[in-house]
Amino acid sequence: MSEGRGTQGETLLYLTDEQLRQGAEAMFFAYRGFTADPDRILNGLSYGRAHHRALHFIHAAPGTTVNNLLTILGVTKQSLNRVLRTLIEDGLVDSRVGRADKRERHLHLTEAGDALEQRLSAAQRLRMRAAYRDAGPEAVAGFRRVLEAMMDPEMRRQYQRLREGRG
Amino acid sequence: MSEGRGTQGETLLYLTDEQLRQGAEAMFFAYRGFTADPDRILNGLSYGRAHHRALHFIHAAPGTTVNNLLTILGVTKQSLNRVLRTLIEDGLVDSRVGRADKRERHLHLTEAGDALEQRLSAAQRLRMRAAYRDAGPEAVAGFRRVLEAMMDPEMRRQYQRLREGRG
DNA sequence: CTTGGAATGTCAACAAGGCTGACTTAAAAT
DNA sequence: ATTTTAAGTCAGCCTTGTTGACATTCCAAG
Repeated sequence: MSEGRGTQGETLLYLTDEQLRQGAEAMFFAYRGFTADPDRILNGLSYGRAHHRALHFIHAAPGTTVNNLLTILGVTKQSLNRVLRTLIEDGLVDSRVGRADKRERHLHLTEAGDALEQRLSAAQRLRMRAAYRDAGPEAVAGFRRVLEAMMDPEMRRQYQRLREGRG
Repeated sequence: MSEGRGTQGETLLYLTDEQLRQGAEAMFFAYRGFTADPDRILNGLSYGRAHHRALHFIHAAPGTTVNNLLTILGVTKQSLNRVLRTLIEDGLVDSRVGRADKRERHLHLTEAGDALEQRLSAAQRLRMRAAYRDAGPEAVAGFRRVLEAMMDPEMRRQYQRLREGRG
């Protein structure tokens, strides 16, 4: 380690290619941990990560339309439909025809769907809570700030819209 | 919102289920951004994200064995082999029989492989650098701390081993 | 020297979850 | 009345993950 103590060397050290590569690796390894616990639960049932994501965002935005969910998840309607269909057939999600616009379907979790969503997110939160506790509030604030800055602008809007809907 | 100003209410606010759910969403949206730029490049070529990951870690740990790469990537040898084979056939990766142990294959990037790796990681770093700059050094430190805490212990060891190999 | 185990590679089959393209239905908007 | 939009469906394809079975090569231990 022979970094200069000069004005720029100090402030921009965190922007070197090496640091950025390490950040990328951290994202990769951390995301694996992030999904590991719910994945284990889903393995037993006949569901996958895509089902978890659908359940999560229907929980986060109850009554959301299919189109809205599509843009949040960033997949095609065919891809989402395959997942959604099984969730509806299995009685985890309720699809209600819109009152104002009858073309739309509004999605809600059933009691069973809510139960599974709780189970999955509880497993995920357990790890995140431990990580947050280990790192401390300051680190968590930074974590959130960097993640938000890393999103595509459109996704950042979606993310903020979801936050607003809850407080 | 009626959080108490008391000792616990203040310090543990960042550990509420709502905060953790938002953190999960931030991870989801940010990871999409994180992979978006290299994915766009790979789309043109006949490669996928798995090829990028292989190139990245062979770059990070030149001469690594197939087995080592397997545990880093966390996939089966069959899955990795399919990716690795095309990279070797296309002359991006060089597979050398081990000198000490001739069963092992040591993996290196060729000049062409290094060029593609550079191109992919440059695209990824561009976004990360912007995010790091926007968020600032303090936030980046927190970001890294939370990500590391979120990894599975075995992955954290892999991650730290890679860091040590560089400084 | 033979044999067991480890590292690698390969073949086959399968599943999840993305994708495109084409097409239908119903309802809203023009 | 026509066009556009939301949703759903069918068919087919790709990537990337999985198991299981099996061959090869080679080190190491008996």
